[in-house]
Amino acid sequence: MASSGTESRRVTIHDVARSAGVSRQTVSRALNNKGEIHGSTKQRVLDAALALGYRPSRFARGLVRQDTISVGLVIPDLLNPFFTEVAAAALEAARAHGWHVLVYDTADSAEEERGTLQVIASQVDAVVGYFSRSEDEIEKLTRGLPVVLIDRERRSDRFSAIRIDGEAGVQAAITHLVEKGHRRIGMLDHAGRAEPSVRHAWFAAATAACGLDEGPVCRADQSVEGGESALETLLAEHPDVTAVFTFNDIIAIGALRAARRLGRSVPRDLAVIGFDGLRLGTLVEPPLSTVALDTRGLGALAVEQAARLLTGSGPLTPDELVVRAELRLRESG
Amino acid sequence: MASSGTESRRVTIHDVARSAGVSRQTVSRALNNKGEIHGSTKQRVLDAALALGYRPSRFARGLVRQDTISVGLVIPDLLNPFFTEVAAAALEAARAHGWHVLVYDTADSAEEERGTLQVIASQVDAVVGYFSRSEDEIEKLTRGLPVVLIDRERRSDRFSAIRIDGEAGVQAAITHLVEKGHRRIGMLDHAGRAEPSVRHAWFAAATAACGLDEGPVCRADQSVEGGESALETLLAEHPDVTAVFTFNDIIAIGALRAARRLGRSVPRDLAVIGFDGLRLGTLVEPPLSTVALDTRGLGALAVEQAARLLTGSGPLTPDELVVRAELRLRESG
DNA sequence: TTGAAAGCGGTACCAA
DNA sequence: TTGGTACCGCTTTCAA
Repeated sequence: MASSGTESRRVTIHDVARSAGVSRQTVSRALNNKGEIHGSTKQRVLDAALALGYRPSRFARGLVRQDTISVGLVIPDLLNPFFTEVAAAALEAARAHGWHVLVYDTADSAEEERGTLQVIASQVDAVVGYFSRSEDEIEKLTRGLPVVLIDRERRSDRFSAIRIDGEAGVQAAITHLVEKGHRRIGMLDHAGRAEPSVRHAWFAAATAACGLDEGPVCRADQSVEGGESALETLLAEHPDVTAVFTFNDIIAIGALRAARRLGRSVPRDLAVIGFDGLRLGTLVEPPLSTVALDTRGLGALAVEQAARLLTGSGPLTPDELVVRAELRLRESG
Repeated sequence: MASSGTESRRVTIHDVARSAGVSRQTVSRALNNKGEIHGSTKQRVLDAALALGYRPSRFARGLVRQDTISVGLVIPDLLNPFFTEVAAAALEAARAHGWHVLVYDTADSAEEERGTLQVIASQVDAVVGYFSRSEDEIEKLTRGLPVVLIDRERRSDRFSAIRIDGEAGVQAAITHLVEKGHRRIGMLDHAGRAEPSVRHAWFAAATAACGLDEGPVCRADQSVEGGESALETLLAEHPDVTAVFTFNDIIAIGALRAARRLGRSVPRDLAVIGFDGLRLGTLVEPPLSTVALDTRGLGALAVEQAARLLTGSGPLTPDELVVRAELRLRESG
């Protein structure tokens, strides 16, 4: 009996109209604060609506005045501070447009990503975010929705993609390390994909440009723990390494911790430079040097492109869809 | 000329139908993979839809099959790691229900909060989150929407509220400090509201229970910098303080930094215990002792209550809507 | 297998 | 100031 009593149908504008003894449009007027309605009538309608617990259907309303825009923001892991920053920036940019943002955390899982992509198409006007699946699949699942990919190499021009250009920043980082006297520089790359990351390519190019031998590379999970164990492995196999560049700041922070545990003083015995420019990097000891990205700019750019795609006003070109990274020296390297 | 060419009206199911030479319901069938349709017809429709760039209106669709549920998650500052954790937990819980989540960051501003509340009602089926405005105002703006308030004392029973009970945890923290020999324990409260926080009340009760004099209190902004300057002020005015309890972990981390700068070794010269139990606390040096909250449980509980409110299946009672905090000793105190 | 018609719950435009 | 009517874009029911 407990759950059967609440078997109530939705309260519609019609119910309110009947209850107040007026027509539907009068109810509409009362609720939307239009003029052209008698004060007492309005009050009566409002009372009826309240008594009935009436709430207008967002679908019906959206159908007739198609003004609200919603975008889907897809993030692999909201707890990763980098994505948190991007998400916050995107939220802010969307708010400036008056848009609503539906956030989906795919938990770094291709399966969740698929599920998200599947349901998202019917809920939003555009999609922005990080994806691991192929463009073909994304295309199939989003069916013509404007999509803005972040930090991905564009294989076709079906989608917009925000490219992260860290080449110069990484070069500056390596040059800096070399000037400090480092000759054996390793890298902690991320372990997500099969191939080495683009950041690794920048690293390799930079060391080569400095005339160094190719440094040793170790794969790390994208977590503090991942960074810790990766650094341990790297140093165990290559004790001569005096500096490391990491795929991102999270991994770098792990490296910092591992270094301390191993009794290596940073930056004296080991220099560490990360990538991303997280605020978090200023809180650790020593503060983390990093190749910093403008995460706010990134989020804003992604939303801006979505806006242009949506309005059909000349979208940004690939040349403009770039966020550059620059070396930010603190104390770790 | 550039922008005028794209003045296109929305492509509707009707356009597709005409283009494919079929009726609208046939288009619907083709797109929704219903049976009862000839293979070739289906293909023709699909082709036409693709060519026209057709995408079904989510409003029209939602109107007829009212199955998707969306909740609004309102957060004061997504970049504050505590709220990030709560948001991530809520997202996860919502996903388990198959719900969509619209996230709003009110930037700690009562004005933004008002704006959010205003637009949110027409977009979601329920609201969950942090609010600073009075229940009257929230009520007025949400008009009957189910609302779950987090970390707020309930003044009426118009809303559900998740209460955070840190009394025992704080008592344990203070007891621990006293056992360590501390006699003069200060607090860094937050500076947001006019009155002292509930956490301060717990602190005061705990020190009193331990037979201590009332410790000095200093207000701090909810940021690392806020914690830094607050600790400096506190120690300048009360140099005899040997331990501090803080409103939250962020402030505590600021205190840690300030202590280092002041040459006070933690925990030897100054013990610090925070509140929240952020993961971040494990990354700082020394790792932060804290009165920890189960943030995942918090997010899940909030969403669970929203679900019950929505389905009308017996909502959780105030007694059940509580998240308790417990002392988690690491190294800072 | 296909199409016609009737809504879903609102709002806008008109006439009363 | 009010109500009638049409219609937003889609899906469902029922008949052809």
